Amino acid sequence: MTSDEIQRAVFQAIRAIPRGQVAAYGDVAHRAGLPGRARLVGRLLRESPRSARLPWHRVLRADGRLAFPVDSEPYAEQARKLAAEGVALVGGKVPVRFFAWREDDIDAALWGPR
DNA sequence: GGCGTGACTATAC
DNA sequence: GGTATAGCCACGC
Repeated sequence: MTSDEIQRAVFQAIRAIPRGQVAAYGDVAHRAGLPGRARLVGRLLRESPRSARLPWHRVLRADGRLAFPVDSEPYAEQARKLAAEGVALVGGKVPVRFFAWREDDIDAALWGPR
């Protein structure tokens, strides 16, 4: 796999995160066919230009915390973008139990076709 | 190749 | 709840 293909797979996985839901770096890596490479996802995001138009704000750490220092500007921006989609931070972290991106029957049961 | 570093994670106290 | 530790892997020096 070339680095270009890897980047494409990772970006595609990120773009597949539905609005109003979030995914951990490790989840994105897994969906991109790169299990165990959460750090690679972080590195690609860090290097990706804004023109990539990725929903990068939907990617966070496995425990629900954002990956930036709490007092940083990127942190504030990510929190704002998430809030705009209805994803609020509670105690400094996103309640992953509720907002995590899953494609299993849990979601279908909760907010699937009624 | 060694070593530190980092938008990471799981496990164990 | 918190800290510590180990594993992870790509990069740059």
